[in-house]
Amino acid sequence: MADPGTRHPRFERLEPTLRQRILDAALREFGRFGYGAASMNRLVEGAGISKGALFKYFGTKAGLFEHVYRSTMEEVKTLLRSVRDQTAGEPFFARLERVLRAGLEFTTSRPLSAAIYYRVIYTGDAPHGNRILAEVQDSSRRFLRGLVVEGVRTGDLRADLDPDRTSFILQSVLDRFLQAQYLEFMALSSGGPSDPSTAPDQWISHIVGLFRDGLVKRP
Amino acid sequence: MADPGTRHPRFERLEPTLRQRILDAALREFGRFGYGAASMNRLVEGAGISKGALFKYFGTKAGLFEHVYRSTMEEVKTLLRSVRDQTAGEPFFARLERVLRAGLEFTTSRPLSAAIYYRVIYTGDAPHGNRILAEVQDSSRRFLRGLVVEGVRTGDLRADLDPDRTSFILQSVLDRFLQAQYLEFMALSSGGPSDPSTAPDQWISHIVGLFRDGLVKRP
Amino acid sequence: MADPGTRHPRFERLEPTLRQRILDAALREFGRFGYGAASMNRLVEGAGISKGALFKYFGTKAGLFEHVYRSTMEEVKTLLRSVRDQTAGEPFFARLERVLRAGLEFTTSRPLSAAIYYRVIYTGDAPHGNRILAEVQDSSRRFLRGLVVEGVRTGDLRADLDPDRTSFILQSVLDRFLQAQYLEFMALSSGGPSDPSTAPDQWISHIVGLFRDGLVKRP
Amino acid sequence: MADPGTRHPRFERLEPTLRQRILDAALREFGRFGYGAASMNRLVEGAGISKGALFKYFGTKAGLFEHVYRSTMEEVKTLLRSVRDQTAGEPFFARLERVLRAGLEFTTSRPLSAAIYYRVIYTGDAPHGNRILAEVQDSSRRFLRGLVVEGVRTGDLRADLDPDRTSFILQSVLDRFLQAQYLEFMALSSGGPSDPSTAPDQWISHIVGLFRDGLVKRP
DNA sequence: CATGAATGAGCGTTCATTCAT
DNA sequence: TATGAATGAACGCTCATTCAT
Repeated sequence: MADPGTRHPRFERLEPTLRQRILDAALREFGRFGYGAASMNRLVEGAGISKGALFKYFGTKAGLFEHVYRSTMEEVKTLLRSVRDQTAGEPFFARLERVLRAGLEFTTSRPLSAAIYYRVIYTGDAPHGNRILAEVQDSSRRFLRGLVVEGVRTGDLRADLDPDRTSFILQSVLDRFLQAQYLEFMALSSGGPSDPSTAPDQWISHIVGLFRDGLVKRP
Repeated sequence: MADPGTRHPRFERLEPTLRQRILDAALREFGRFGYGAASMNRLVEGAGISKGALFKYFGTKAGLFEHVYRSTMEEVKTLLRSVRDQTAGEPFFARLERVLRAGLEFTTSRPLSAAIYYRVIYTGDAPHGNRILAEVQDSSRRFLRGLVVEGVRTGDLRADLDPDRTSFILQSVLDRFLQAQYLEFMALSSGGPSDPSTAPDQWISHIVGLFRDGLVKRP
Repeated sequence: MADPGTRHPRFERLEPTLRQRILDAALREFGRFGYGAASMNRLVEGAGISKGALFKYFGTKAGLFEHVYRSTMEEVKTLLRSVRDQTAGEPFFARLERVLRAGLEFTTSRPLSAAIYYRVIYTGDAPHGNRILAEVQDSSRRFLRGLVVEGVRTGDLRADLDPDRTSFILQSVLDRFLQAQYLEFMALSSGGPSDPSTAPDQWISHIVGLFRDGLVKRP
Repeated sequence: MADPGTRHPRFERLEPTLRQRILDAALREFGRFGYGAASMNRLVEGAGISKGALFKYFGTKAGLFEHVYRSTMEEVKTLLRSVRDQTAGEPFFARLERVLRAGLEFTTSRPLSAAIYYRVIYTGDAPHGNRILAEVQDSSRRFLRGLVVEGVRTGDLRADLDPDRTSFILQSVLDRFLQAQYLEFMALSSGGPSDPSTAPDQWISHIVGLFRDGLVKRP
């Protein structure tokens, strides 16, 4: 769990405002174009620094990308950890709802980070794609798996659930729901009334309800 | 929804074998590298045609891409239509299982088409990203929505389900499950025992079961 | 003894005048700056072609350099071969004189080729430096060695000469003498009266005489 | 001939150990890569000083290079002077042999200096190439010329020798022989049994013998 | 004085696109 | 109609040099 900051001392030594400006520009560039099609030229122009400086800080395009995506992963992990700790002892479905709400707040308040996160999650468009992809996916999946195991233990959930498969399914919906939020922010969504970025709170209730009770009609 | 063929009359006039060779090369290039990082030079070399010809047929890189992804979408639509027709009258969960199986077969037999499809779905890495993205998403979602509405009508499903939200949730899991298959094909997956590309048939049963019954423990 | 031309078919297909213009520009650039410090930008400007074209022809800077130096080596080899054939049967020192004269004419008439040749000979400043260096050096050295062996056989030379060492020594002086000519052409020489570019004919006689009789005073 | 030290007073004022560290790093960089391809960034890192300091001392890359090659030339001159003084009164061929041996020892013990020296000698890969080239060449040539004149005076050598041309020829072989040593050190030589870096002592005898007696067979 | 962060021109190379043949 | 040679802007990256601290 290396602190991403310590690997680029020159960058760390900059003033926080400048540092943030650079990170935002990188986030925006990678978020908009993905890793391969992102342009370092465009990026430095957006950040208002010289090309030489950026390469001094991060060495290579891949180095910068790694830094950015690791920062984002740390953010996500920190968020999930705090949700887990704050909801310890609560029933499973309350916790699930909290996770959805926290994710929603993350995509809303840090849309550029969300963009990076979903790009990587869904395409592996990154240097060393598979390693990164697995790292990113595993992190939130393990978290959800933990919640499921705990839910089975406390009797909230059916005992015959496979935690691996269940967590995968939960993760699918969680990620897709949050992706819809960030697509809306990026002006990439259709934005119609059946889009999850419309009335997201009701969406959350519905999602939780569906997972609780299933689809089938009962007598 | 315009027939993709009619937009490029010069291309349509070619012999089918040559046409297919070009489409395959394009599929391979865009599937491997995504839209932004794909190279027309490499593509042309792989297809064994001249650069001039390709641009005559499709005008621009974006034009070619649009054609390719529309072809893929047509494939997907055709597949879904055939599943719908073949399962008409069957219970909802049987139909859902058939959809999953058909998708699985599609990603296995046409992995390059799947690559295009999932790239677009998840990243909008395409020219005019938002329009394309919406089109692609809407197609399979409308299909699932139709299944849900039918399921409610026949009494297989709870009457209080919101078809829009339910179809969104189903689509999330369906797409993510199939993406995992193609990631495995692209050697981008971790491939561990908790990966959906391991024993996919059992995954399908599990997914269907979970949607049917929900997560909650019942007395 | 591969024909250097056949490796770059696109280049070979150009009009001879354009081809020569490109080769001259490359010769000039590499001759003036060596391989490492030569600039492809400057080169294309000098040649009056686009950058893309040059890379289409030769693939890489190294590819262009290899072509240029191989052309030069072929020129040198052809020259030496023709001298050998035309002087077959003549006494050793007459042949040596002819070699010097032929070299002199080469550096005078094709100074850019000479520049490449001497750069490579003396510094190995080339891609795959040692391989190229050895190739270039060996070619003319083997030639001189052949002359020595023949001279010993015919009784023109002392029987106790080591052909390897003798040819090395002859080559040293030959190359240095010719280098002085090309340095003069490149305006790099001091040009004083003791410079071999002044009255080169008399220099040739002197060199031959010295090798014939040695330095020592005899009674 | 200006003392190279006095041109860079800031540098001269440093402690000798630091000064030497800087010179060694510069020697290493220029020796390995030549002037054009040498990197001040790499150099500074190797020397362990700041970039600003280096430019304060020497102004420009060219300035530093000039200083370094002048130091090397001074080394060479000092070496030759000491050989001349130590062998005063000895016969010409004994002195020539001593020169060869001293040169051999120089290239072996100070290969980086030798690299600088031979690069400049053979290619003019230096700023203000022609001036530097002439200076370097003239120095050792004048020395050999002095030996020849003395040899003629003492009757060791033929009276009809032209000292200019003779010294040029001797210098050609001397330089080329020593270059072969440094190429071997730089791993640029073929290293075969006919290479002068193999059994250099026997090569020296052979060279001296050849110059003494010439090539011609005598009755 | 000494530092090392900042600069932006320049590097070799590839790109999508055009157009004379 | 089909070709593939030509283009020059843009790519990721390194350079020698400057200058605020």
